[in-house]
Amino acid sequence: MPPHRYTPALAQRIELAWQDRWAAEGTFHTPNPVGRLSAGFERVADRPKYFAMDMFPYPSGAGLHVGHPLGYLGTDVTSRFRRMDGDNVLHPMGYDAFGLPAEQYAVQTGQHPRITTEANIAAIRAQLRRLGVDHDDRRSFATIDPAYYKWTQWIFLQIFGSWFDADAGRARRIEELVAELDAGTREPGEGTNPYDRPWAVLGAAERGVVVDAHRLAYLHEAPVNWCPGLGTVLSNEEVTPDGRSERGNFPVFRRPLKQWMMRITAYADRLLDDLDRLDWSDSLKLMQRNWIGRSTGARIRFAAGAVGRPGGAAETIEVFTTRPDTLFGATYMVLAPEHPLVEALTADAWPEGADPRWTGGLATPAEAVRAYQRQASRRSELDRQDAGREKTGVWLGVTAVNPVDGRELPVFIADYVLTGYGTGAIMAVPGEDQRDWDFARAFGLGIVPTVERPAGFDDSSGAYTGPGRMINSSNEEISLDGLDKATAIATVTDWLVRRGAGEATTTYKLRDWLFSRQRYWGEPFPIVYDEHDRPVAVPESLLPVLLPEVDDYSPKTFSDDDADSAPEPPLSRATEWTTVELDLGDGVQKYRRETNTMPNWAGSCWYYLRYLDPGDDTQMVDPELERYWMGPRGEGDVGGVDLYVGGVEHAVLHLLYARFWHKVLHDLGYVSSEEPFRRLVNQGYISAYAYTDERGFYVPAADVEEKDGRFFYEGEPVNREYGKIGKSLKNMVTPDEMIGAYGADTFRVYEMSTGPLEQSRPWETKAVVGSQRLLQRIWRVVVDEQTGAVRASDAEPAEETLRALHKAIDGVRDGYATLRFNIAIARITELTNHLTQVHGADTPVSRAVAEPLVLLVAPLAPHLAEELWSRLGHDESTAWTPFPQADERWLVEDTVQVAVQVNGKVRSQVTVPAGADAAALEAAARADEKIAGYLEGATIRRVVAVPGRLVNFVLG
RNA sequence: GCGGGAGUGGUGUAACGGCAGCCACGCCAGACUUAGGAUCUGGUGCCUUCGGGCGUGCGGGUUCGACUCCCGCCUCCCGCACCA
Repeated sequence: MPPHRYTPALAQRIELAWQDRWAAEGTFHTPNPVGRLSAGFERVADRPKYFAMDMFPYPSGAGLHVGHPLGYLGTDVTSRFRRMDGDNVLHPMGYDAFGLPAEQYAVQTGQHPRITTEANIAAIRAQLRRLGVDHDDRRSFATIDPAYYKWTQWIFLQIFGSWFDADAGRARRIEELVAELDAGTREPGEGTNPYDRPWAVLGAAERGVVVDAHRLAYLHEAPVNWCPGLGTVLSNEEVTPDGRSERGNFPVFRRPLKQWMMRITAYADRLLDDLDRLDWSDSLKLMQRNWIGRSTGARIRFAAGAVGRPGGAAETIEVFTTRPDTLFGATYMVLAPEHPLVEALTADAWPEGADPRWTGGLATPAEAVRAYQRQASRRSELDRQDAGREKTGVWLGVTAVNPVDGRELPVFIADYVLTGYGTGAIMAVPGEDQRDWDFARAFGLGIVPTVERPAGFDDSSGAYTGPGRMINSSNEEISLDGLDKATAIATVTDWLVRRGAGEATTTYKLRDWLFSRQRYWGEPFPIVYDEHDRPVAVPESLLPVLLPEVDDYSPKTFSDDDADSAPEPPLSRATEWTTVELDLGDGVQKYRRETNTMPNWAGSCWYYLRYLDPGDDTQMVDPELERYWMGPRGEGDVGGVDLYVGGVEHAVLHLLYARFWHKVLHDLGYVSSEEPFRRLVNQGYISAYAYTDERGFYVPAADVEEKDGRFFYEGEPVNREYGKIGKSLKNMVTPDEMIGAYGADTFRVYEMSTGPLEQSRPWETKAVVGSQRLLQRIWRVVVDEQTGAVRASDAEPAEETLRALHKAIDGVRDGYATLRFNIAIARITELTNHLTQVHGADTPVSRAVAEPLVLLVAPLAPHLAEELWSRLGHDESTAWTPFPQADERWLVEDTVQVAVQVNGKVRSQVTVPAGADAAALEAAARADEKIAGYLEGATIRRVVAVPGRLVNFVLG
């Protein structure tokens, strides 16, 4: 072994030394334009800014595997490249540390969550440092730091202290609402005034209730997702489609509870519309669009209940439909089983001769309704799916009246109508809706077609949902017959408005965000309750409201399926803390603290802003810093982080919540940007093979041998499966192991070489050696393996070598710029292989080529590059050395080889001058012996000659 | 069911509508070695009668020319899923 070979041991020595030096010299300290972190800004003042960021890690106890750093390395390579290429780059890293897993881990280990969490953070920080990432460590923080969550609480107070002005389409301060209400220029918004009297005559306490109902953060008693197994309520986004908790997979039940909500629905339109202005993948935008779920249609009111219910008062059923044009085809109505009108509408007795299918076989409507409601509430979401699309329901014993033709429509409850969407009630049009058709079929209800069917359509086979002219749709006042869908919708909606029976409207699938959790390990709310139990903001001067120490921070959990249990926040046990005496302007009073805590999404909603100066204890973020790092880049630009990399699993959780908070902060004037993340990239996942033996047990993947496409462990055949990496799958490979075996640079190059950043890929330890060989060859270009001396010569490089160099520069730049690091590595490899081949052991590579090569590889293998750069005699870090520019002169060849095709098949190659025109190309091609053979005696129908590309003879 | 994405050598992948398979792993051969799981060099899509033929999931289309664009299928992955 030559004494100065680039071995793993040498790589590690080099890496540790450079990591120390970077830390000591503050190489990656990014200067702000103003404030405490502005030292050295003159150096970068004329540079454009570039803010690159990862979704910060959650410091769980499980440790990192080789899949975790992929995204971090992607932003690292990018930030290093952009810095070398002349940007002022901000690349920070922090830790998202409140939340369920940390709390559960702490409960398991019997340690306070702060202790385990901080230990985990230290471990991850050390691992990241060992990978050589260029984070500015002065800007790091964790969401559990009081100096951080002080501002999380402060933002909550801003949200609590504002309301959404629907006319202006933005949030405004609550004081402005009160002023307008007092001035009489505004009345309370819809659904905010329970008193049936105008604002002017309301008492102080009543006014308080009305104001609170406007707030963007508000207390609300409503059915929420209660998870007894976790002992906490959850947001819609945290519940899986089959009705279980995303964390822990426990059953979740709908239960009315009074909880904090955030009025994210007020922002539905902006969250939806502004997606068009973001540089995100289409699939991710689509996920958000689907989650917000905007649909336009009409609300229509049906009088109901008087018929078949002697002496009963009429009620009004309001439905939402996207197809008001089909109103004439409504033949019955359905309420969700939990609809508030169900009780009032239920008839005392079945009318004479009631269809037994409609009554559930029970003696009275009340019995049937109660039985069906019980059945519906018992059934979890999963059961509902298992039951397939078979429609069930019972009749209430009453009818409603179709406003358009006076026809009586029987009113049912059925679980295919959901409480949470639209108004929780529908008009059923079996002719044009498949679900209604299914129900009508099962219950023997009529079908009235209102859209003209194509010839041969069979109404007994299903609903018709295609296009067509309206039919069967007229009364004395209007006729939709013959109209197309859009015109019919406009016509009937207009008529409904004039009759006061409905109006055009928009609904969303998005629900308000359930914001409280019955957990210890989270941000306390900066809220206290007064003697009337009204929530009051804790004054800014008293922030942060510190999370108190308690003896028992474990949540009160229940048996998984104990749906009737009630949440009990751990903080309620901190009895000394829960009551507090404060002077909030009217003398010292006793207050009761809010004992819920915030969900773990709170801290990640705004952390990108805190990176700009985490040490600022006077404000959330300096507006000038926000403008510099996040501000719009011109008219119409949304601003935001320039590159945000993270997993796709946050498509509708973190990314929606953060956008919402950002828009509120924008409306209130705290940030100039309209969106937090201008460009978002979802990195792929790294998967691995796992192997099971005959009994189905996992065997160590590292010891499995392949023979002729089959796999063996200790001589016995095993099965291969492909998927996650994990300890229990016995296929865990850690970055530490790889760094120990090859060094961080090799690990970095390997991870980046296996595909574009967005691409998922398998891990293959045996392929890592290829990246090591590349780095060894680059090392040999600069360093003599026998003597350790620098080999580079001062000779002029050969023309051919210059062409190879500049072609590589061009390709490497493209690869870095487009996050296709595999391309950059392929071009670097080509250049290196070229140099290795042209220059044997005795002819050193020219410095004019070796130096750019070192700089090309610097973003990928920064330690190696620093070492070689320094040995080449440079004092400055590669990080602050300009990235090589390709010289056009060396990108164009003097002569080019072009393919010559005959009838589209390549038959020969000719070499022509680079500038040769079509005629010259054709002449050269005809002169070629092989081609001449093909052309002889043939009729040439056409000749296509593309300069620099090819010639194609089309023979007839 | 609806929506989105993807199908290229044994493997990961690459190709402004213009020579399919760059680069790497693996494999084969060789060099240097006491040795090789180190390093270096060469070869490696398939078939072949060595002329060539066939090849980018399948079938059509547009084009002088299609991995690339269009239409219809198939398969896989992801998201949503009784959303009125």
